[in-house]
Amino acid sequence: MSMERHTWRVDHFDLDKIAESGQVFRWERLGPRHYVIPMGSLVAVARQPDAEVLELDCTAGAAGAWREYFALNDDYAGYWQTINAWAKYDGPDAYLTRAVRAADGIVVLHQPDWETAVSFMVSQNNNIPRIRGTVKELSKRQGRHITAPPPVGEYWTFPSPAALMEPDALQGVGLGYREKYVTALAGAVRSGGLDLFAISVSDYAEAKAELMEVPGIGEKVANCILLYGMHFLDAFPVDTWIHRILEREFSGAFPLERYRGFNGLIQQMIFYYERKETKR
DNA sequence: GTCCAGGCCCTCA
DNA sequence: TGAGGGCATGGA
Repeated sequence: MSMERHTWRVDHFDLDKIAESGQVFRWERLGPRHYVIPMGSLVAVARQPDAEVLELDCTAGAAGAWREYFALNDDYAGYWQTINAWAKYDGPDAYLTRAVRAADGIVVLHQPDWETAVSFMVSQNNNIPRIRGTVKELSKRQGRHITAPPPVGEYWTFPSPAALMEPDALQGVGLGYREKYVTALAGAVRSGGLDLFAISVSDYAEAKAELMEVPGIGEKVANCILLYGMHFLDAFPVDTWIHRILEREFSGAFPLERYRGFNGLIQQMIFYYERKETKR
C-alpha cells in the first residue's frame, strides 16, 4: 500500500498520555510518543519527535480522517482558555487544577462508533489489561490480517458485525457472560435494527436512550460510546473511579456547569490523574 | 483460596 | 426509585 507522511503542529497534545488515558485499547507502543494506531480498517504510525509536532505515516488519502480521529480540528484552544480560567480561580492546589495540569495533552479522540461500542461493552466489570487482551484477541480471530511496511508489520483490522456473528467467532476469547451481549449487538447492527450512524447524529438524550435499549449497555457504557465513539463531548461517564473521585472531592456531584460543552474531556482528565496518582 | 475489575440485569420492597 | 446479589473470566 502507498504510504505518505504528514507533519502537523500540535498543542496540548501528548500521545503517551492519550495512550494511557483508558479511551483506547488497541494502540501498540513502539517507543516514547511513538505508536502503531489502528482505526477501523485503517492503520497509521504516529510519533511526536517533540511535544509540538505530530508526525503521521498513513495510507494515501487518509490524512483528513486521521486529523478528525486525533481531534485536531476541535477547539482545544478554547477549551484550555476555560480550563485555565478556572484553574486560576481555584488556585494551584485545587484538585481540578492539579488534575488538568497532569493531564495536559489528553484529547478525546474521534473513534469509530462500532469499534467503540464493542470495546466498552467488553469493559464492564472488567479491568483494562484484560479489555486490551480481549479486543486484540477478537481482532486476531475475526479481523482481517494485514501486512504493512515497517514499522507497522502485521496487524488486524477490527472485526465487522458479520464477522463477530460467525459460528464460534467468540468462543474462547474470554468474554465470559458478555459474549451474548456482543453477539446481540453485532446482530442488531448487522440487520440495521440498530443504526449507529443515525444515533450519532441525533441529540444526546435520544442517542443515549436508544443505546440503552441494547442488552448490556447501561448508563455508563452508553456514555462511553457517546463520548469516545460519537463525540458527544459533554457526555460524562461515571465508573467506579469517577464515582470515588466525586464522593471524595466534589461531595458526590461534579460541577457540570463549569465546563459545559466539554465535560467529557474533563472526565477523561480526572480519570487519568486519579489512576496515575494511585499507581505505585 | 479470595478478591477484584471503566457494570448491567433482575428481583424485591 | 433504590438497594442488593449474581455474573464469566483471569490476574494479583
